[in-house]
Amino acid sequence: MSANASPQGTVEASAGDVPALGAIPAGLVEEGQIDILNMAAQCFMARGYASTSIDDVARKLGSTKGRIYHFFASKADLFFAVAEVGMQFNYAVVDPCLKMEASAVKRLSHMAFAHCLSMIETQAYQHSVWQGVEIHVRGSTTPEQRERLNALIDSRHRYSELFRTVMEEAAADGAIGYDDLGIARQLMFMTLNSPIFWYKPRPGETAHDRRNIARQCTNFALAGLGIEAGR
Amino acid sequence: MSANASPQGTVEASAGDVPALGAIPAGLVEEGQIDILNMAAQCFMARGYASTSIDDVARKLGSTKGRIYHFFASKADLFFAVAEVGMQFNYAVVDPCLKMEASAVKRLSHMAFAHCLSMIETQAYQHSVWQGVEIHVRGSTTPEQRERLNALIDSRHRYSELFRTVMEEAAADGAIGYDDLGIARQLMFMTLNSPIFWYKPRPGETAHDRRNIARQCTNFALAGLGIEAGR
DNA sequence: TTGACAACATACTCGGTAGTATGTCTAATT
DNA sequence: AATTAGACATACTACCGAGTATGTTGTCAA
Repeated sequence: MSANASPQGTVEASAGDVPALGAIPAGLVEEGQIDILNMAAQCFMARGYASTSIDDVARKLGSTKGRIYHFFASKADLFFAVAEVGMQFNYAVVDPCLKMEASAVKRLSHMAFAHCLSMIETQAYQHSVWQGVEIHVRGSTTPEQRERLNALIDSRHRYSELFRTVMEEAAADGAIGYDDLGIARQLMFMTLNSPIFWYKPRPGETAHDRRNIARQCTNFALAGLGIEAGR
Repeated sequence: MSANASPQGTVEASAGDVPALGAIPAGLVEEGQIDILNMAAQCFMARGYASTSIDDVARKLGSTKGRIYHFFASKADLFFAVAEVGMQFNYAVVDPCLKMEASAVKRLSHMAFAHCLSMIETQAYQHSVWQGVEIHVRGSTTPEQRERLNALIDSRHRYSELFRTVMEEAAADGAIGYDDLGIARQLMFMTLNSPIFWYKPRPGETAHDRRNIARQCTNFALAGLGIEAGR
């Protein structure tokens, strides 16, 4: 709503330069909401949407429900805010790869890597996105919030389409080979998304370590699509 | 408990010969429980464990809570029963592959295919297994049921170890190549498990169609591990 | 200095759901 | 024929958690 000018402006991330936790794209959320979103994402990841109570989130914040309901109309509202921010992260890192001047395979590789790294660096948010798409949010009987859910799924779908386009280009170049495009894309995404579930930050971990993990996932996915260990 | 003799005895499935829904391994469950388990699995998959009420399951059964609580002590008890049956399915189809007289890669291929097909054919059960391992079942504050959860996770872990052994053999043969074994196994499993989430039976679908899907997943996973389209 | 409003905290309501207690009906047993 | 027990249905309780209503405190403008 308010044209709030943030210090870092629009996130200008090149592939791999992922926004850190807490650096949420400008203009999307008010200042006081960031902590809430972070903690909510953590809780949703740890226990799932349904079994996370607002009081749980409040406890993690060291405050009470009042603070949360001051900013968010409902539990579902809070959840969708988290998920939408998660999708913003993804678009922010993948978009630059789309505009690269390079072959389709090369662009696809960069997109895959950027996406995967985003899964790692914004894990909690992405876990919420997943839950949202997996529709465990059923029970949002409110028509207004079903609209919100559809919007999220749609956002996710359009995002997925970005990859489809490039995959088809790459296939036309003869660079990759698959049987069924739909299945191939599902498998690629599952591979790239998988850190959402099994990634756990190690004590002395560096950004380089995370990039290494993302690289392995990307290589696996591309190999699955029939590409040599490209880079 | 009771040594109940079932018509088909122990499930003797060769790779790909997956038990159909409703054909639950003998001796595990009483007759009257099968429908309950099937419907519970359906509900847990559709809405998730937490947001599925016992009344939901009962409604799907066309009966009431009484029937469910007659057989299962609690909601968590019902859930674990579903998940454990799911794991039984997996062990039943993968075990024969382990004992095959063939190279490690070949055995791995068969295991992967059998596992993936099991994900498809017993999807609802596997979805519950997933949720159990993903610990959305937190809230099982009962110590007795935390024991049950640990047992499930342990079962899943031992199952995963079956694959690790063969993967290491295959790597020793120089047949596959990966960077980090742990990550490679995670990626392979995610690929093979993925039908749990996106598979949806088509109207006129045949067993052959399902095997075809499983084959694509398996090929993707094996290619990801650095194997040519084996089999 | 005094409204006024944002940013919370506190205290309450109310519906949904897990679990229980009890009733009913049928089939097998003796 | 009477008894028992399994397989449910019905009716109820107790609690938890989402949402609300209202109070409190600090800050800033006029």
